[in-house]
Amino acid sequence: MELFKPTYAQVILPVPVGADFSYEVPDSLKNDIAVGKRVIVPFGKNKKYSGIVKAIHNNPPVSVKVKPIEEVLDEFPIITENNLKFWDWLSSYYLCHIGEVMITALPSALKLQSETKVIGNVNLNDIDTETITEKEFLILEALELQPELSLNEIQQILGQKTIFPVIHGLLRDGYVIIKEDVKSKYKPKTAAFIELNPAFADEKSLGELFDTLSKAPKQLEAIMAYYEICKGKFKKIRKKKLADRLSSSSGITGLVKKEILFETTEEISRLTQSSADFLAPKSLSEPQEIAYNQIKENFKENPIGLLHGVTSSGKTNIYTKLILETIEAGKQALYLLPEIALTSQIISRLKHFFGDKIGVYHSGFNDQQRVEIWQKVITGEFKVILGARSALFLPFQDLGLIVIDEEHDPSYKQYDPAPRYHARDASTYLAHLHGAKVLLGSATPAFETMFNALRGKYKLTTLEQRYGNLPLPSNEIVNLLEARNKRKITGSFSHRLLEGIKEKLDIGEQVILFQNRRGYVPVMLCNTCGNSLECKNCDVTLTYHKNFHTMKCHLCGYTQKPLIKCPSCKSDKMEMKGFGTEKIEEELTAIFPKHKIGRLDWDVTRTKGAHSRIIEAFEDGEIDILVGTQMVAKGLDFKNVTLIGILNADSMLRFPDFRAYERSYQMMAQVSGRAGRTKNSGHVIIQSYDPKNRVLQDVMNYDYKNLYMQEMAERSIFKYPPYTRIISISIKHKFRPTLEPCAKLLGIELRKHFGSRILGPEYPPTARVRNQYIQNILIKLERENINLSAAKELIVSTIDEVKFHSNYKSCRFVIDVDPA
DNA sequence: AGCACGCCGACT
DNA sequence: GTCGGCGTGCTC
Repeated sequence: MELFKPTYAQVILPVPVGADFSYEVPDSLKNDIAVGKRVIVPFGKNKKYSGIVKAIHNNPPVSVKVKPIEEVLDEFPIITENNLKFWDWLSSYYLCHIGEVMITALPSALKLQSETKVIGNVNLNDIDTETITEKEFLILEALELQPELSLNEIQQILGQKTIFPVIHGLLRDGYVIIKEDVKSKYKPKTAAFIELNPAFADEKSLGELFDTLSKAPKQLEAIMAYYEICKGKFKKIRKKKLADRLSSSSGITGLVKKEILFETTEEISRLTQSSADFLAPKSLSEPQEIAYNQIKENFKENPIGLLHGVTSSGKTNIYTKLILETIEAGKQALYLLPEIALTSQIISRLKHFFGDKIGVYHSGFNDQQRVEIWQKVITGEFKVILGARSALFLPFQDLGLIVIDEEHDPSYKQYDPAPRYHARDASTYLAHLHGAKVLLGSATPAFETMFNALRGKYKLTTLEQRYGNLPLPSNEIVNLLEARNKRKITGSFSHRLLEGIKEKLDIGEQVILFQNRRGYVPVMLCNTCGNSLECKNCDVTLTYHKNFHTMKCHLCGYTQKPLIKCPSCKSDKMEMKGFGTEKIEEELTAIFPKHKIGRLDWDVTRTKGAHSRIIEAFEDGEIDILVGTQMVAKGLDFKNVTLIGILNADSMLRFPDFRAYERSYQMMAQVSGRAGRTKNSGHVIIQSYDPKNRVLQDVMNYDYKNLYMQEMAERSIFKYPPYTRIISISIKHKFRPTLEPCAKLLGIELRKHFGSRILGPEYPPTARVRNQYIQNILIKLERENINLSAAKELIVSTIDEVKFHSNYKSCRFVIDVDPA
């Protein structure tokens, strides 16, 4: 049979326009070209891109003039058919161009383009000139003179057009790297450790050592302190711990110089887990076994399962077993985690299990590493991939299982560059392509997931028992109204909470206080006329920040000086109402003057490194009470924390915004779960103004799902489908500049109508972004002399008439209500 | 997205 | 006279 000789190819280019582009396949390349390989093609006036061949065929394209493909880059396809199908689906589901998907999906070393800059990565003298070609040498030589070269410049240096093979050779050998902004989000946390030289590690030589050090009092002091901390067992300890006991650290330095102590720098994890959790058992506990069997049973009926298990119930054990089973069946498995949870701890733990069969993939890796992983996935060498959301794009050969841990985490959703995909949702399609199973796991599932589970779209498995019978944290709710009447209140704290704090501090344990308001005071109210100070741009009250002595809008950032007189009635009885983290911190400092109070919120973590500095200080016990906003609940576990206070709890749940309500709910459940995670005892004190608020009670009892759903039903959420979705939006051409903002505005309008949320790829995630969009649209509409209500009318009237087209240019509006 | 083309006002 | 602002249209 004669080989198929295609004349034309559909090529995907990393550009945010159009769909794919047709190119002619010259005779010389007809044998090499194949779907999934990269090709070099001319695009535009004088640009070249490397694109991916999506299809090859013999049908001459109509009404476009085609240019020829210049080169085929790969010997073998670098992406699979399933990858391409997945890209296609993403671009249609999340309404973006397939080129944008390509940009997100491929590591940049795989998408060379003419603007790409190449940077030298080696000293010319270090290279064995025998092993490289003359052309490679020419480039490296040029890089000695000039820090970076563009691909065009390389073409000139070599005097030839086909330069990619040469660059590839250099990239492979690591002689050059492709320029990109390398920002490592995962700076491993390191610390200096001190250990005694084993040569001195017996009593006798230690005694001799003490004698010889008698003339060096600082050093003697240091070694004595070390001895004390170790209590006779000569182990590795944190240098900081040792230095804290000494008046100066010069003694340590001296001992290290004499090689009596060894100093090492080691990576330590931010996620300090209990040792019981760390030693993943080979066999599952009974409740885990039951859950595991149920999940397997459920998979027979439905490929998507939800594991709803309380904190510390050992969900990871179940994942591990399922993954093991998957790779034993010869398939690949993907384990997704939110970026923040991808710490060296979990990585090393899983590496321990899967050895060199596991690859880790996240945005913190440099390009070379990513390409390496890419290749090991396509060859099937990696059986398990542990990764953040971008790992969905890896070229899996035969995927058997996708695990999505902490399924509720908002970082699974990509917001800014398109495709604005949600890894949880996209994974179900990816799994469908491979015939794989999906397991979502969370202690506090997202509302939509819970909804899907209860309506049977996902199969639900619950795991209510903590591993090793670790008790759930006890909790109590303090009725502030009552406490106030009985005068059992100091500042913002009930006496019960203060007692609890004092108790813990006295035995050297730590406390976290969760107050979901930053600033000093969230509202300034006139006592005479009831007028509150609001932002002139937004519809929110201004928060008073004491350290800057300004009133600040938390939406748009507008600031003004605090007013002494009410702007409307000129009365001077302006009152501050409520409290934020700043005030809590201040009050605590007054109540516990001998203890160190730390604060963790957006305001104090703005400067670089402040976040980790505070966390470290808390970990090391330098801070006794940590006051914070949502940040304190994110991915952190502190061993010594045995009390968590949730302040102002009922107000957290009284949000008009549904999303915010859900988030608060999750926050509280997560924070309280944390209290009992590592120690055998943990306690939560909740301060609430609303004594009859049973929602609070039930959150703390982890009856999350029922109440949650009931609550939603009461709020008429179910009158409208929760999956109402804006799939595609664009507006007639003359409104082009307002396209995106109009879409957002429409989303907001619809939201008002439905009284529930409009989910969707294009829906701006935060109030801040939303506000920005509205600002933009108003400015633009004004400029174009269109009044707002007319614009809304236009938008809404267009909804009906336009249908979804694959050609986005002619597509105007589609609102899809509950696609399932 | 990039980039070219083209139309205007502000400078040597 | 030309430099550079950005509005508009195009890329197989």
